[in-house]
Amino acid sequence: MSDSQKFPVAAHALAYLAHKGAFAPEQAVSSAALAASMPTNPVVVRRVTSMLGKAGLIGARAGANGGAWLLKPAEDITLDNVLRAVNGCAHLGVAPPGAKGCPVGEKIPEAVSAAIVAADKAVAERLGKITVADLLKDC
Amino acid sequence: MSDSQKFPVAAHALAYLAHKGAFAPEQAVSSAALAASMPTNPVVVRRVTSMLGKAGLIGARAGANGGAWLLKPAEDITLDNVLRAVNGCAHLGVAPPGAKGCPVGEKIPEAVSAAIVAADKAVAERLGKITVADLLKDC
DNA sequence: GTAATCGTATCGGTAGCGGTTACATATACG
DNA sequence: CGTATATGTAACCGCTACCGATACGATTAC
Repeated sequence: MSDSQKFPVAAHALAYLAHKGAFAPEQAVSSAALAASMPTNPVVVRRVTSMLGKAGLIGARAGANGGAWLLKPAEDITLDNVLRAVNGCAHLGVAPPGAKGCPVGEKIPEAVSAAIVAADKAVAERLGKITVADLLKDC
Repeated sequence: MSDSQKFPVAAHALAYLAHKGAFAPEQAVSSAALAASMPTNPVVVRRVTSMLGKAGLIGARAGANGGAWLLKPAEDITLDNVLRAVNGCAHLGVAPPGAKGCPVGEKIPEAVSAAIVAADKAVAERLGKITVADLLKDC
């Protein structure tokens, strides 16, 4: 796995949808409009919104006046959900397997893995306290 | 930036040094021995131990019977120090700059950045509660 | 002096990402 | 019905970073 801008793009897109009041198909915002607000490419936005759609966070419709809209109030979308939706995590690496036959060499990787899992969990818990609505507070 | 195995390699190496009782030049462990315990390449290990050395966590000496040793008790080395030493972080991405002229498009990136910083901080705090000694507990 | 070891440079192969173009599908509107 | 608009996805390119390996000078023990 590699670094990615998916999470910030996703968070920005959701906040933008909330700001535009896009809560139904009639108020859908196009990927071109979302992309212009980053700014980035519309396809990059659609790659992310597609994942957010599969996670049940947004709806989308093709065709004229189509685009994406939020399926839940902004206060009900926490950023840990967003992170999971775009396959993100703390990306601290994967513990090496450890040498065979060495009891210590086999135990250490488990402990290192546990530490990485703990870090991932800490991220999820922290982001769970931030909602999309919070991103718009100072506007 | 990209994903990296530096953090798990560093944590494993430090735990292995602690287990081997390497606390002085006389008990130095070679990069070849550390690499064999992962397993990985000695050069990969030296790239990491070099960073740990610059961070003041370990000492190293060239020459016959050379290698690396811990400069502090294992209980005093927390994993957030290790993560910082190898240039790691939560790697959630960088907030896009936002569109010019749009007051909201300019505020959202700040909020997204703040969320990413909060997540990084959560990782550091969680890893700050885990020491190298903890990695050896069940051995 | 010899052997061992570190630190670093360099190269090759791999992988993922962002940006772009392209295209089939779907939808609104006249 | 036909046209314009927009999504979703695939394909391709250039870029970056990583890991592994080889190599080499510098350092150190014996």
